[in-house]
Amino acid sequence: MPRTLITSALPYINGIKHLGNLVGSQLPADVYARYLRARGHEVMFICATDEHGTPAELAAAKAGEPVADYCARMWGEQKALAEGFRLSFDHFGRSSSPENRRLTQHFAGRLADAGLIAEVMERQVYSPADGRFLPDRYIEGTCPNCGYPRARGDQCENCTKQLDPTDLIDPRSAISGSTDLEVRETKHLYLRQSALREELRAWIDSKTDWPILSTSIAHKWLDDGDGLQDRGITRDLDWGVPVMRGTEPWPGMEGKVFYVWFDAPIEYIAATAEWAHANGLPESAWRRWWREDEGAADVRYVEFMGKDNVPFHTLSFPATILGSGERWKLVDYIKSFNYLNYDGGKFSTSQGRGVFMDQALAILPSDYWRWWLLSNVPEGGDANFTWESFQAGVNKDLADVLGNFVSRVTKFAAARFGAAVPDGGDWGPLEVEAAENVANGIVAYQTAMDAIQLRRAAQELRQLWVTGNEYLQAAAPWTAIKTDPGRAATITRFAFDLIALYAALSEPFIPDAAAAMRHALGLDAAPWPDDPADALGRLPAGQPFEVPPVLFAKLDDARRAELEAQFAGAA
RNA sequence: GGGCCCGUAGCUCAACGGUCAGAGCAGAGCGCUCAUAACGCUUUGGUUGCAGGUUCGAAUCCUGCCGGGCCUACCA
Repeated sequence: MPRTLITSALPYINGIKHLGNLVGSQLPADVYARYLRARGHEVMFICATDEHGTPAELAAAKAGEPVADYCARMWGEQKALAEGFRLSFDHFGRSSSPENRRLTQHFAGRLADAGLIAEVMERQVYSPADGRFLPDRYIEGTCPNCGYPRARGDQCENCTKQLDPTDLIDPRSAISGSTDLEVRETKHLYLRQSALREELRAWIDSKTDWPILSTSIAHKWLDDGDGLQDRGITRDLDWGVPVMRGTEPWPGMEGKVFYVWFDAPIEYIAATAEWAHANGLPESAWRRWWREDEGAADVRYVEFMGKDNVPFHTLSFPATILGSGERWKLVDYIKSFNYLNYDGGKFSTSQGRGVFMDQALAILPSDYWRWWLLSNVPEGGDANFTWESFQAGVNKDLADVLGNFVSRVTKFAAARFGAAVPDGGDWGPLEVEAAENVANGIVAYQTAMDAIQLRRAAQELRQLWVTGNEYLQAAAPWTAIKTDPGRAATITRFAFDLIALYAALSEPFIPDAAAAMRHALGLDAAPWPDDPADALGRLPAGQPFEVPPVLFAKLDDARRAELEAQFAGAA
């Protein structure tokens, strides 16, 4: 049985994620995971919250909660929303878990043993009023270049000049506004990525099937300026994985934590360990997914992420794994996405602009969102959400094409043949032709899904739904019933076969509707058609069915206008 | 500043350097009446951002320009 490990980029802990976050990693990963499971793969689908770092501390402070409590609460909310969107994670972990703590410290110890960690004394800005070192972007002041008064310590937003915090005139803390800042010496660990440059390059160059979006970003970092730079992997914070060299203390690093970007990807591995522990399984149960010398040699590992995450997954995380000298699984394929915009502008967590996951579910069930987002997933370039586009996509594809097909078939059958799928005679030319179209459509759909071309796959799936309407129109059982009830029965049964097929094929995209279709036909399961040429004719005559409630209600113009108005305020 | 991506029909997007540049939506006409005023068929619509170049042949490759976007390592 083929085995596939799938990870979605970790959503950051500081709040409810918006649809742009959802469509950029978790949702496409879910479709792929569901598809592969249906195709008989053994799948491990992992996600988790990314909990460490300064923004988490600040968000907790703003909420008036201890950071650990805040993260626990937000993890619960994000997990509930993930379930609301039917994200089929095998485990939704936390980067603050004991498993991740141990593994992060383990990797750091291995890297140090391999001579890949440098200890560097740095000078950083400390704010006594805030009681913390300030990351560059949390220091504000007047730009020495253009005089802009709210320039950040890393860059001036106004003139885009790269800055050092000490360049700023009248610097102050962006957190408290305090101008009582001092520069202190502090020691940090650096991952010597530069020493792994050629090894990383060889590895990247072997990935000829990756999207340009993924490889070009990696090459840029490998070759820009002086080449791949060493990277600080520790911070002067309270909230994070304490710096340890494996299980041993790290002299001089007391009270410091690993940088969030060091421990976050390791959480992919740790979350799999969390999964094993939560299910009472032995260590080998998760290690067979991650250690090539412990059973993972046949695993294909696919990562999903937004384009902003690519450098860390093509360079930093692989550097950690390669540098460990242990045979941890490296990613085989990176599927990266562009951004989804909201009505021409950016979704913004800080400004509350756009539609957030909790709001979306309060408006319509998850399948509506899943379908629109996936059939418009930003694969080629950035995509744009508008209520008009959402309404058109949902009404046309889901209500008119698929939902109405199920409705017309089941209502006709119930009126003419009662509560069971009628027995029918042999297929005629129309059925043979429709079955051929369906077989070709399934192959096209599978080809797109295998390549993780999700927009293409959604198109092919929709075309399969259309095929049902085309067939019904040509066969016209409502006419046949008048002169040849047997023929009408054959047509009706064939149409039911199509519904059963749609229940199987549509499941990755719209799992709830797929379940509703199965239930209408009294089926516990709708197996994937392993042989596309033999996909139909498998539903037994006499199978009881029900006319299901409307699968997808339409979003009318009044409601759309209402939603546009409701969200215009936030825009 | 450096790097990358995008620009194709009114809209959203497709098209290994090779038959008349294709789909969906929107528009127009016809058909059907089982169905969520749904479905099906036909049809209108493009100097592929602009200007050059390479080639027997360019939406596709090269150069320049115009427009939009992203990244640039301490936001994650």
